[in-house]
Amino acid sequence: MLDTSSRLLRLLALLQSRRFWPGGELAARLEVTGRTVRRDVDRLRSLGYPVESSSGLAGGYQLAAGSNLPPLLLDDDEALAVSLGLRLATAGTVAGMEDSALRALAKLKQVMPARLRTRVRNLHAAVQPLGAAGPSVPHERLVALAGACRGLQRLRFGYADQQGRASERDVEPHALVATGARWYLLAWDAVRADWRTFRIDRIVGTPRVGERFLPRKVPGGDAAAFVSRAISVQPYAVKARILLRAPLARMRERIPPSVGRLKRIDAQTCELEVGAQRHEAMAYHLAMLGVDFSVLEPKELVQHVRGLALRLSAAADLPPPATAGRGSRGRRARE
DNA sequence: TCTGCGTAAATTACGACCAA
DNA sequence: TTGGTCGTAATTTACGCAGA
Repeated sequence: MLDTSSRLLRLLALLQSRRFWPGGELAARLEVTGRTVRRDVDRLRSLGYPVESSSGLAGGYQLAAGSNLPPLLLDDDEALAVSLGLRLATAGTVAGMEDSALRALAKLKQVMPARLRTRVRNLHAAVQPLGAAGPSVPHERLVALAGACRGLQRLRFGYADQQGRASERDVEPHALVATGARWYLLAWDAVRADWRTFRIDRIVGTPRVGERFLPRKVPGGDAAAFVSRAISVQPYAVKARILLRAPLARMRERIPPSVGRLKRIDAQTCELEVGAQRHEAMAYHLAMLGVDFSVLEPKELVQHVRGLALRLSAAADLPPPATAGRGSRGRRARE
């Protein structure tokens, strides 16, 4: 069994890791009785930690917001993750966070153990952000959405879809997913009774937090995979399945999750599920992949790929234009 | 049949007390 | 310091009943 001090720190870490804990669950995690948990909660309160409790069927404990941020307890992996996240935030992916991220990163490095400093240094050397590729998102909005996801609290907000049509949404937020260029919110839409993926930069105004909800299981169990599919295939008029004659790892380097979903078939082939607005555009992009492929569906795409192949073949057989002057010939010779 | 109200049961936190 | 027991308080849920 842990000694009292260690158990208090462990209890504090548990309360920080999740918003709400039933007393019995805390007792099981700490391997003590509920009575001891209550004593430890009292100790935390006497030390100034605002631990709130509630009775009844849904009773339990939660760490409330105090006047100051309490000491956070991070294990090695969590400290690395925070460090990397702050490093990326300094690149301006989230609007208005650059200076704050730099200050926080400096504080974190100051208290970091030596063994972690080396790992962080290596990690930062390997990750060189180029800056925000997509629209920036106000960090206050990200913090509010993440808090609602963690606290299992409903959200209401205005939303503008791809065509700019405005609507009012009432959702049960599940997870935030970043694709590198954009942030997305995966949530259960209470009005439409279905899962929806929202681009966070399209949320209008400040989301309003509502009552708590019981968590649902994401289809497939993986929020990131669900969002990947939602943004890479579903929004497009043309959806296709392509058999790529190349190893999955090689294709993953070329096709990010926000572009298409890849699935391993065997060591030398994989399947791509992808979307586009027009068949012509998809045929062009498939040709640019630089690997052999077969269109599994739809049939219309097969016709467009065949047409593109004929045009490229004909172009290769055409004689070069006769209008090239001496100057251009000279430049070509030097190249 | 639906809605609102009152009541009982179940569940959980809390405090006091005692023993190891 | 910890675990166990007991009584109390608070809250939610289930159920029955009356009225529209």
